Amino acid sequence: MQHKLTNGGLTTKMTSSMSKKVVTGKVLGNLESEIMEIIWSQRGDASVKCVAEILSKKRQIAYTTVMTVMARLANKGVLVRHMSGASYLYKPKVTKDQFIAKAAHSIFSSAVSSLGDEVLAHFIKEIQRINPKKRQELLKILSEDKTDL
Amino acid sequence: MQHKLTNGGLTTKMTSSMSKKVVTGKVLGNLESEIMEIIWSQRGDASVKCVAEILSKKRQIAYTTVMTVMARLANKGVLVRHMSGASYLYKPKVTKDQFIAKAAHSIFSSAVSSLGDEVLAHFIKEIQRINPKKRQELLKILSEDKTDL
DNA sequence: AAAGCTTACTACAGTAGGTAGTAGAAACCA
DNA sequence: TGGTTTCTACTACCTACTGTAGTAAGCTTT
Repeated sequence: MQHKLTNGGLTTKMTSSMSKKVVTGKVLGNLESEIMEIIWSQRGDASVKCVAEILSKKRQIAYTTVMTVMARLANKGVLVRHMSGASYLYKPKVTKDQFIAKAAHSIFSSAVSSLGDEVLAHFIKEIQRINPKKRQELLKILSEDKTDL
Repeated sequence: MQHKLTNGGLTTKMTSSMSKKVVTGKVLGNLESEIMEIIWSQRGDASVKCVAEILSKKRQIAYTTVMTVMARLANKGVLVRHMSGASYLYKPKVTKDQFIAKAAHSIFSSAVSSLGDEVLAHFIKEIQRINPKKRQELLKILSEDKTDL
């Protein structure tokens, strides 16, 4: 018993443009992350085939699915690819550590811009909650410091 | 050649269930955040009408758009509403501070689960980067501590 | 009862991400 | 050399989320 007229008229809606999520911080989807992990652990270029094979061991997944996602990753600039014979070889644009650094930074800044500075206090609190031992390890990582960004 | 076996001709796709973003942290969309800000600043219940009026001062927006989003916010459990005469009155389920605390926590844990503990080191680094003065204020907030979660 | 306000329902658009089929080109093999 | 296999490019579909808004119908108010 509804309307139906929405069209027929034009209803100019669509004010798109300023939509976009605010605090995302989310950088990759599940499959995307999974694939990145595999590629980072490869140490060297990876082909769709090899990534697909690894994923297949864990679950059923189409070769083309892996290919599509890897292509998207390349479009996003997370992966770089180059022809090698008949197929592409993909490699990470940045190291995992650099990626994480960048992600942490973006999560941080988007959280602040969307939730306000107050969120920083909570972040600090979260860190204080980390157990001493782990915090020790973290400090060690920090002192070795090799990340940029 | 390959595929096709998924089954006769239906291709069972849709493995939904474990999709969901991983590091989201994003909790609300832009309009949703905007509306929550208004309601939190209201100190007291808010009607769709009053929120719509406030939003209208900044940009053109349909009353029903505001209503839909507020209803969604109620469905998500961020707002609670109760009848008042002919219309609903909405109020936040939690205070802004509690909300932020929860958001910070979820951003934190999802970041860790998706990027690994290494991300913590970067979070710490981000915090260390905050200028001393601001950090001072944050510590003050922390000492007053009134959030739960 | 007419007019207006408010809600419930429905719907559409765009983005993101997971999933995968097809066609066709290239490589490989007998 | 022609069939088979491999791999890419393209296209498509689905779900979830979010912004946006029109309509119908129920109440309220006058």
